[in-house]
Amino acid sequence: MTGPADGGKPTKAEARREALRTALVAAAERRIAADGLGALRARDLAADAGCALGAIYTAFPDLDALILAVNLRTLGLFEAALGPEADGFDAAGAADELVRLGQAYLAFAQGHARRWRALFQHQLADGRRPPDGYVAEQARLFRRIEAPLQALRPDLPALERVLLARSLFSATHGIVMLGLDARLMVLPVAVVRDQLDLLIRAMATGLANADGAGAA
Amino acid sequence: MTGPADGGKPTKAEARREALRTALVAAAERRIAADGLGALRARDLAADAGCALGAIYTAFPDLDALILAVNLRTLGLFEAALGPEADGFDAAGAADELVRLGQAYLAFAQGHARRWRALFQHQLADGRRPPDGYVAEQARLFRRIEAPLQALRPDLPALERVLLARSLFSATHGIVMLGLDARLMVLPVAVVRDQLDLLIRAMATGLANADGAGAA
DNA sequence: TTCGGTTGTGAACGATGTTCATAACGCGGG
DNA sequence: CCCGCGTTATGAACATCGTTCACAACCGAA
Repeated sequence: MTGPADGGKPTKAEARREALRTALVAAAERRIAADGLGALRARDLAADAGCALGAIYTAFPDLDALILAVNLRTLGLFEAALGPEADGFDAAGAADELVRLGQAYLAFAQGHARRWRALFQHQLADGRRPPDGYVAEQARLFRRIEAPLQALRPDLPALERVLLARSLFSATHGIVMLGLDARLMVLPVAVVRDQLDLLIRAMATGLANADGAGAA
Repeated sequence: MTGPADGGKPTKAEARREALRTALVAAAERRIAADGLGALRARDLAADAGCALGAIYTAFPDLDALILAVNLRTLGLFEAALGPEADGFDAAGAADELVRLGQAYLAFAQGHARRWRALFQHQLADGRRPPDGYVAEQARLFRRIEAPLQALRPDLPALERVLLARSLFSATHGIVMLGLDARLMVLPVAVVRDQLDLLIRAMATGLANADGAGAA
């Protein structure tokens, strides 16, 4: 298969493939941003990227891998939109930071609606697990939540803090996703923003008040 | 198109079509429960229901309509799983009821994983809006949340209570959905159950504490 | 029984992701 | 400069979808 060292390929061919990869990813991003993930067609991509239909499969094993590459870039875009990681919160500032993160998530979801939707619309084939960079990016994003959470509840063990960060993200994600979902009534963004603010603050105060009180 | 009154069709043909509809819905339910929405094939359905391929389109305009029929039944199944609607909560009982509803949602999602996933995996074509029974069922389910919410915060205007009920559902949905999602790490159900309990209670106490305090 | 309209049938159609025989290419040695 | 061969790109062909439609079977009334 691949040469043991780097063999006879003087990176000339590999450079071409890499260029084709980025061209295809760029084309796929444009298509998804314009018409959504469901409108992605192999033949359109080939035309946009100026390559033959079969050439796609010299750059990616299948379209799923190409979509994963686009989604990875979307995750990176979101991380960049979050700005540099802040630090050192008091309990009140921690709640504010959680709200800020949630609002940033909403803003990103609304500003890049189709790309963001593609993140969850895309189902990876049955046994496959997401590529490494994917879960690494997820972990990086979850850590953004863990920081204010630690300020809010310094008593929590690390494992529970990790789980709670993920659940806070999940709750936020649910509010954003279903708030913008056409299956339910689509809510005005200002309404979703207020709901997010209200519920994230409620969770923050509720969590702070649960400090030790609920322990058996 | 359709006769002005009911014309010459003595419900004989319509009865056949209705029987075919239920047979197709049953077949689709079995397929979805067994292999997931993505494995649904028109030809398989025709074989399972014992009809010709084209006959599907005499009973439903397209497969989307058939899937919507299955999803509507799934929503009904969930409502039945919730049991009769309770009533009359004090503030403490209201939080318990919210937790109970959330846990019921988790249990249903886990017990009917593929059917439940089909509810959200299915994307309705661009301009189409869900059929009437669909939104009616949604409203019925959201009312289950509004009841304890009114006990928790009697001061809230009706509109805000409706919005908050929807957001509470959305947050719960997010925790359940991402807790069972293969894109992230799949969490043990017991963990999701604990997270749900923790965060729903946090939201309940947080909302109760926000009573009038945050008003400008 | 015979005839008119209605309904079921499944081959055919267009679209789609993926593959593969073939052609074009690039490069090192004569 | 040119030839020969391994490598790579090409797009027609393939398998598989949802959906349609010309046609045949059917059914009830005359």
